[in-house]
Order: sequence, then C-alpha cells, then structure tokens
Amino acid sequence: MMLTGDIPPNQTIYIKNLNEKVKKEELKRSLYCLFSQYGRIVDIVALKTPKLRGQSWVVFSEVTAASNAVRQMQNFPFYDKPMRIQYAKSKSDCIAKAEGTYNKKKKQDEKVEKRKRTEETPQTGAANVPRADSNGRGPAAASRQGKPSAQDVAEPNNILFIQNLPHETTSMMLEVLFKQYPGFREVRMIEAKPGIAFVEFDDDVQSSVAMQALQGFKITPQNPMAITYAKK
DNA sequence: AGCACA
Repeated sequence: MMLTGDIPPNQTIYIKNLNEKVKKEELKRSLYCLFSQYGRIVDIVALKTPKLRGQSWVVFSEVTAASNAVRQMQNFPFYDKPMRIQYAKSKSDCIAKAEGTYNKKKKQDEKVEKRKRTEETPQTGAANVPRADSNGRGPAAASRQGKPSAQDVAEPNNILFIQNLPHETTSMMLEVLFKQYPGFREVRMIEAKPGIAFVEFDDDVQSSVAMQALQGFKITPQNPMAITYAKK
C-alpha cells in the first residue's frame, strides 16, 4: 500500500507516467471524461514543458472525490501506460483563489526559493530551460446530477451499459447516436430485456468520451439515458 | 522520474 506515499489528502490529484505523445488538449479532454465520474472537476492542468510533460493535475471540488479517484484509478491503463496517481503536494491556485487565500507575492517568493535550491545543486550541462507554453484552462466545470456514489461505479472499460431506454428503442437508433464517437464497434440489445443495451468501443478512453457526451441524453423526455461501464 | 497553476 505505498500508493499515495505520505502525502496528505488533497482535492487535487497528481498523475504521472502519462503517455507523453498525447497532445495536451486531447489529454485534458480524456482525463476529464475519465475522472468526472468521481465528482465535479474544477480544473485540469497539463503542461508539456520538459520538466512537466507526462504529468497532470486534476482538481476536484471535493476531497472525497479525489480519494476515490486515487484508489480506483490507480494503475489504470491510459493510452497504454498505467497511471500513477497521488494527492497533489499543494493546494491548486484555483482553489486558493476561490477560498480567498491566494497570495501572488508569496507564490513568487516560493518560486525564487526553489530556483535557488536547484542552482545550488551542481548542474550537469543543462542550461535553464526557457518557459514554453502554459495556456489552457481545464474544461469548463460542467456537472452531472444524480451521480451514483463512487464506490459502486464499475471499473472503466470499453463496454458501456445503457439503462432507462424507452422500450421502443432499437439498436439502429442507438447506433446512430453512438457511432458519431471514435472507436465505436457495436450495439447489443437483448430481446428479453427491453430498456437496456450494451455499446462496445475499441477502448476505454473512447467509451468514456461517448459516455460523457451522451450521459442523460433523452430519446423521449421521460427517458434520460443512464450510462455506466458494463460489469466485466 | 518528474508537484503546477502567471
């Protein structure tokens, strides 16, 4: 159980060992899709600077959401690499700002302190790296109501389980909806069980994107789709 | 391996 080290809980999680080939915007979108099942996401930070590539911070509005995410998504294979998740070491700026405890001057001081420390340790060759990009807020904080409690959320996988469909729904109808998302494979319905369906994608990132996009979609006004990952 | 947000 060395998963989180001894870092105290934080509503921001720090993810490393991410696939560095994935472009920043796509990475943020996929992280958003994957982690929004645990709670409301306030911000996602990802930088591609040499020091920070392959890492991201996902900021939740609640510490409990972060805790569930740390446990349940630990080592989850994401773009072919297992995610390593910990709590972030410090509070995210966006949270400090919301709490009114953000202090710009203090931050600058901390930065020069850090710089000093790294300059004291002998550098092998490498000169100071000029700062590269740092744009991009995370995806807007959209929320979904009626979220199931995080402990009974099925493990993410490439097959979605759709419930609360009107009984007249056909697989053709669902196909039209789901095939607009990349990686779509097929819809499966069971004659004997109206109102539910399984939709398969090539991988769990793609299924997550579709889930996020179509969650709550109404085929009739009385039938908002309830999409979860299928149990294996 | 690597803890930022301007």
